[in-house]
Amino acid sequence: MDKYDTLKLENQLCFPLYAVSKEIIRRYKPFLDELDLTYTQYITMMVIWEEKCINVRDLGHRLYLDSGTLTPVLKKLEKKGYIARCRSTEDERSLNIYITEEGKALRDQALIIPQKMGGCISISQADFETMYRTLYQMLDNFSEENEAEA
Amino acid sequence: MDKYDTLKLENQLCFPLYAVSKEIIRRYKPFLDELDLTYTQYITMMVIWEEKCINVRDLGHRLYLDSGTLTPVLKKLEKKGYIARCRSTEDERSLNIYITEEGKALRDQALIIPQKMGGCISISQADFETMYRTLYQMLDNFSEENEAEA
DNA sequence: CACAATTTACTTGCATACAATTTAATTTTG
DNA sequence: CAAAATTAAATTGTATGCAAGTAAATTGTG
Repeated sequence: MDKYDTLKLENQLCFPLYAVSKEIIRRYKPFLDELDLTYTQYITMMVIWEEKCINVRDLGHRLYLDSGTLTPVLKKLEKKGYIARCRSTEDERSLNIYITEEGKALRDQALIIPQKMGGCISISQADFETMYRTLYQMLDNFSEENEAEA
Repeated sequence: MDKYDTLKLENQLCFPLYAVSKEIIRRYKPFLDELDLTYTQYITMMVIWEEKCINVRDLGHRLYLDSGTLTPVLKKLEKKGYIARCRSTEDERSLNIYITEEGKALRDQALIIPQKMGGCISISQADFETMYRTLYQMLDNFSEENEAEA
């Protein structure tokens, strides 16, 4: 028992979270490359595919990203033709994101991604579900904290 | 049941991993700021505190980071006086990292970090242990895959 | 209504991450 | 042993992320 035990990498929870998350994203890359998407662009499209129309603020809340990160990502997705960016008529501060026809077509091509990734994460269904629950529990707590401080 | 269900953000495991990892790192920031360390510099120091002497390659394996990321981080830590960077005499390709006296002193100051972070992650001991086990299981599988392809 | 406070997205600056390439040193092979 | 292959770290280029600050629009208040 060492006074420095709490400073050992192996006693942290954050480090394996950080490492696993990066390793999984790295395994997405070859599949995402075929669609010319980055991981951030991919999860951004996931929300836009579901929502039809969403503004930058709400998108940021869903993705835990701020406008400093999203603005350049959204401009790239617009350039590729998958989304349209239009100021809201009711509130000019707000920027609405819409899916385009090309964006809808991309969704069908993207179906292959989760399919191919399936084999990459060797984890049992039970472990998946347990971890999923704990992770979202943590995210919910973080969201509450963020609400509280605002 | 929708044909696009597999493309929903809420059905991914990677996304909450990625989001939780970032949120925790964000909560480290105010405490790390007091030591003028970033999260990457912090976990790098964690390994160096434990090892006394380690080369960039082994450090990279421990942290799941490559030299492209580590080289600038190590140069900054050297500039701050916490580490020394010396080419190995046995193998000039290899760069050895040593802790300095200032680096050792920093370790004592850093003891406050895990202490303060304790309250930030609201998760039961049981959930912690379960998640920890699953995460390292996944990391082990990734390491094996990386060995195999090499 | 006028002004202050707030909100939204954008911009800027800094620090990662990682793939791909380069350079130098070492090991393997014919 | 000499050339080829391999290895280690550094460099280059691209894409995040986030904090802090800015500008424009909207809301709240006296």
